[in-house]
Amino acid sequence: MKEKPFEPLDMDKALTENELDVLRFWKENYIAERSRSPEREKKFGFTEGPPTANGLPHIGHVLTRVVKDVYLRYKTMEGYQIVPNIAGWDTHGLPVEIEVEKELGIDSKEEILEYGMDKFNRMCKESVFRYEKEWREMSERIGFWIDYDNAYITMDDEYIESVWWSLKEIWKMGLLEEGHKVIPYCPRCGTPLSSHEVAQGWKHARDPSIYVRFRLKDEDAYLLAWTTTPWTLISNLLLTVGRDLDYALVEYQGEKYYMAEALVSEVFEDAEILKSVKGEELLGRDYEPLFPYVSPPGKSHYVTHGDFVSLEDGTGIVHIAPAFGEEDSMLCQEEGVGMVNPVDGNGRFTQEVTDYAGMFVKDADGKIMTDLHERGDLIKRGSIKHTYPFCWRCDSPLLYYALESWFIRTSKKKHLLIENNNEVLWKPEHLKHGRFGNFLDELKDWSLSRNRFWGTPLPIWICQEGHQHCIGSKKELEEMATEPLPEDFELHRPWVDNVKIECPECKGIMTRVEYVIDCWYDSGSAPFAQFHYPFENRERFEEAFPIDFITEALDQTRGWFYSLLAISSLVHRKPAYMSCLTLGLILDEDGEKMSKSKGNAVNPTEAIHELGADAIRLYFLSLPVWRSSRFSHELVREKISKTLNTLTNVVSFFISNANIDGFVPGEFQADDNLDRWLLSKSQTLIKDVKIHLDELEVHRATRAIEAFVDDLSNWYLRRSRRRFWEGCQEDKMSAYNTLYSALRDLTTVMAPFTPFITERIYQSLFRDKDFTEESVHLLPYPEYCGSVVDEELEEKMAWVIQVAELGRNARQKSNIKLRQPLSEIYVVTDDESKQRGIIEFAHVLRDELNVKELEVKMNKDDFMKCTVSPNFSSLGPKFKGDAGKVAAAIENCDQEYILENMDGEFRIDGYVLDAEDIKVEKEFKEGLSVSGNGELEVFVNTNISQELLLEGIARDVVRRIQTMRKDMDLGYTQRIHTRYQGDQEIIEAVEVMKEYISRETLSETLEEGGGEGYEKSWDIDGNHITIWLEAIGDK
RNA sequence: GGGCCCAUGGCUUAGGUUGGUUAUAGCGUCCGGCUGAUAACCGGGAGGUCGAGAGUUCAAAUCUCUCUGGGCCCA
Repeated sequence: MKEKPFEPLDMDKALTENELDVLRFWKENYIAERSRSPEREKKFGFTEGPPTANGLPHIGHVLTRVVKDVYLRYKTMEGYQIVPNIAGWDTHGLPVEIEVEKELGIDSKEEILEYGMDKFNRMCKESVFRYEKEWREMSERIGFWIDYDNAYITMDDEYIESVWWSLKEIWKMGLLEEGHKVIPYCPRCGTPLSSHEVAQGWKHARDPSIYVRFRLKDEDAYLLAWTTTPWTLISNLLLTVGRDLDYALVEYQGEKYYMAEALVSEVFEDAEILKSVKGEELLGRDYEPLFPYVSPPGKSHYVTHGDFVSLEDGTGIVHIAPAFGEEDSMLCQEEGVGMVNPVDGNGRFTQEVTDYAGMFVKDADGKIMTDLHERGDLIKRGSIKHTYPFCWRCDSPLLYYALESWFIRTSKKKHLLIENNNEVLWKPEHLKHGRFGNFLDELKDWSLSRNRFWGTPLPIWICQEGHQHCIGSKKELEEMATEPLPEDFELHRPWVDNVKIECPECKGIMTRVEYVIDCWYDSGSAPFAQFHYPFENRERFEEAFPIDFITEALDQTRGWFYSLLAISSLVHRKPAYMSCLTLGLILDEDGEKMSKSKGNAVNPTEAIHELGADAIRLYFLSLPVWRSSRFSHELVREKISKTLNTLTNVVSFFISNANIDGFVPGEFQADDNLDRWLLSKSQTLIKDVKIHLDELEVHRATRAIEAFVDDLSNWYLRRSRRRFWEGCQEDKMSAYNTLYSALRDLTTVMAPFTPFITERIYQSLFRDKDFTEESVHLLPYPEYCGSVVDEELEEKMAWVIQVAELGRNARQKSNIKLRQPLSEIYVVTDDESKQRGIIEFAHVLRDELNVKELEVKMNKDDFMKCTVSPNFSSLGPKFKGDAGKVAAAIENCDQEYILENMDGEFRIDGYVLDAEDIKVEKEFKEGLSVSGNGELEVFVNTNISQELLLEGIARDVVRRIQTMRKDMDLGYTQRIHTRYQGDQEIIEAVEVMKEYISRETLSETLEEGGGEGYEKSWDIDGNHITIWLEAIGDK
């Protein structure tokens, strides 16, 4: 009946080395590929949020990949086909251009044009995959199974074509149009930024805070205004006040100033208030321009009303420059004041601003302030710390700028986005209506165009008449082009720029607008563009859309999560994804954000190399993933010893014993309650893990697994150990089969979480035995089998475990080591079901607590004794001078007599007494040690008889011999000769317990007297013994 | 200025949606134990104003409000 033995786990090999073996095995046998084929009925839509491969992955990316992988593996095992199950790369955009600029040692658009746009873009294309190898290696090493060979790439012509298609759809709806708007603009990159790009770059900054005066034309007085952007004063056209606010005319150092009354003390230390006026009275009054350089045609430089004027800071008088603020621009439009913008695309003053021409505006602040000061117009100067937006890539301070830009009019479809968002399951939930929902409520138009080179070209052509046409496919472009496309044509600049098309309306020549688009639009198009939809794969797209599940880090809330929803809402009128699991940031071990500059960034490759993928996975998965979490090697190591090592030990225990016994798994009937308990727990585990995973509560699933491993090892196995090498054949087989079955369920349930160690266990234990599949990852996820579950049993066992804990505690209190057998243990509870459970498992508890008997009691009266003593506070008043004598009588009296008679009046030595005169105290009887937890109480009889003492010593001897066997490296079944010499008490114990000791230690002979072989001396509780062991057949 | 999140022993944390006995566990520490799973393991002790204050309630770590500190997002 002996079959192929189980292959032992190589315990000497490091976890990480084993993982490399597993990786090799997967690769050689195409396990990943096979797990995703063939075609299956049930589809699970998933899209990879594309990372950029021109930067190295960091530890946060490891988290993302781990969480994605758990779900993909889980769903695959559940019988779903992941569609499309491919990776993706985000390849366009400013970051790429900046990398290349750095390489070329240039940093302006002019220099790029000089270098050649075609050459520049070719370089971008090459640079995009600079770190692809590192990304793939990291992903592969952590066990992320996704198809990298067929990844979607946002710069591919087919991908771009799909993006174009969607843009045309939006254009046809009239939602893609050109406009002027004050938008955040990066002067270094020479491009406007979208709101979600700006969102990435808010920082604390220090800016000037200055008070500047403007001379009124009709009065010998000044208006005092406040600004943090001195350079915008050049373009000042208006001053605004609040119509209903209170202003004061103050005199300070011989000059008169108007400003908000409430703020006077903030600006001037000692100013005399001459009079108070309402803002109303200042309206319409003209003032002298501060600088002579720019002036629009028509009216300007007068006081007007602004709703936004507040008294929170400044002077209550706000300076207005139309080109540099959204409110400014709108106000000027309302007032009919013309636009002036003396700043060029690089953020430098133009020639007309003679004194500052060519200066970068922020750099000009200093000179402007100095000049104003010299003229006496700068009244006060300081600095202010506030948050200000910076370019998320190049870190330049952004300018607010009135610019021509192409917009997607998302604000017009706001309701649609909100409606679609309502259908999404967000985890954590608060994002839905909190951070993300708020963003949608205040939705702005999507500023789509970028004045850059490396990106998806905006497919809009314009003719001289101003007609527009949007191209939606490569074919359409070919058909409308005035000349055939060249052979090396691709959908990038400058190739696309060179194509002219004929205007459908006026037959004129149309030229493309020179913009590329925001690369967030690229990635937001992934749901359809990854399929080259609608040109190909229509069915594939439809079965995967809306996407069932996406998961990325919190920073994508207004990035990818937004662009996906915006595009799908406009183009498909549906949400792009049905559930969205948002992951927290990974912080260093001190809870600080990791950054390269701080040098606290964890290198993921090193971490995986050192700790192993499974340990890192388990660590990440056991935390609420949406919370920001700390990462350190120490924290991960806990997972290794706590769960992974424990599991390995259990498996290794199983294998070594199963091989000795030639165990062959088979049908079995679990009669033993401990076995039935473990089998029930296994099923409960399967149920819980599935529930938690489906609820996107990964950490709860992980913790259920960890708890199970602990139960399995520290309760089931500890309590069942002996059954594996003694006992009747039937019981032994029940234990083997139970453990085998539990390990099988655990291994498969755990496979998505820790794919490496489970694979290793599967190969040793189950492959070609219970299953024919080559890998655990090709198995179906275990089905929950409710009929095996016995909730009552699980509950009973929970009490039994409690009793065991209390029992150990009680023993410890009396300082009696566990190896010393004791006579009795009593469990007190008045709960009948608890009683039944404990009686059922009495044998387990007797063994665990090393006691001969276990009894269950309704109450603890049996363990209490009452002591009676005189109650002086009652005796005193009653007997006065005799009180002392009465007390003595009580103390000398038989206690039993008093206890029996104290219900009513009774006599002692002629004194009449009642209950009041006696103090009754209860205490535990001697020779007991007790421990309780409110629900259960456990009493241990601590009296040790001579017989028990000898048995205890015998167990000590056995333990010493076992240690020596181990020292000698003897096999489990190796038989030995044992001799011993020592103190009288030990010798006696060994003689009495000879049979027991021989059996436990496989000693063929056990005799007193010196011997040969391995010799060791021991001290057992102060008694000395020397032992010699000799392996039989060794000579 | 507005929004969202977070704060629990020395450290890392569970629980919080549904208020209810003595607040969960691990690490560290001290003590003890176990061992044919063994460079592991088990148990116990000490260690907590559950950030502060107020409120609701018979009862608050949990609900409400205010404040403090931290993080993220927005203007």
